[in-house]
Amino acid sequence: MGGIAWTEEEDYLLKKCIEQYGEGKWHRVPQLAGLNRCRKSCRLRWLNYLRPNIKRGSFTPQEVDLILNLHNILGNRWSIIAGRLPGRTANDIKNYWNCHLSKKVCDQGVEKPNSTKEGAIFGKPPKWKPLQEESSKSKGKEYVDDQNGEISQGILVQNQSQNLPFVVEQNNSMSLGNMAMDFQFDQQAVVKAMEDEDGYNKRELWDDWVSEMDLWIDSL
DNA sequence: AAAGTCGTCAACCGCCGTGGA
DNA sequence: TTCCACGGCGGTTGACGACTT
Repeated sequence: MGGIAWTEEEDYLLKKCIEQYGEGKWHRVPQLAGLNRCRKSCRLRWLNYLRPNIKRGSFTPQEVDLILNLHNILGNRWSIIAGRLPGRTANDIKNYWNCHLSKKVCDQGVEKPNSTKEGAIFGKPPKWKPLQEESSKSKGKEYVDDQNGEISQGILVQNQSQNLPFVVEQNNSMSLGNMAMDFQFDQQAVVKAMEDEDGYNKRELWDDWVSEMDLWIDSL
């Protein structure tokens, strides 16, 4: 393994600590649990191994199919892919991809998708540059994307939990990274929400968007 | 049976974005 | 505005078992 393996006792201590104090505050976990591990190790161990409802064992053909489709769309965004596969961790999916699927994809003559290149439909999120000075308030901001020498302007909305920006562009289309969406999003609602000083709720917007995304993925 | 090679996967590393001081 | 601590992510490593020669 890439490091020092966790003992049963360490697992027990970590589990007990999380049960008592809850998830989060990882910097305090080693101390609270009495573990000689760093916060990152504790978090990783919990997320990838100890967390309840983690599905073990081999991937079903349906799961493999979904991974292939999602990877084709999203590239190496394992956490997002894992989010669409209940019980599977990003690390498991990443390992499975590296061991089984990446070779398979290459053997079939399909260019290996790569989140850092153009392989995935989404590609790498563009480097968004603010059109205006960013305010400290995290609301819809105007951005310009000039990574391909083509300027497109829009309003960036970024999801914190999934780290995926999407843009409501001035020509009333919507994009996520390099991908042009083939379904209509309720842009007016987005814009209205962004204009709404107090009623703004990114999470709801994002959930709506994810639902649309699910439908779109199912139709692939 | 021994040595070498390969596949798997848990764990670590380094980077990035965010939020608070 | 800057700095820093933190959480989170993807890439990589390396131990170990399985398989092959």
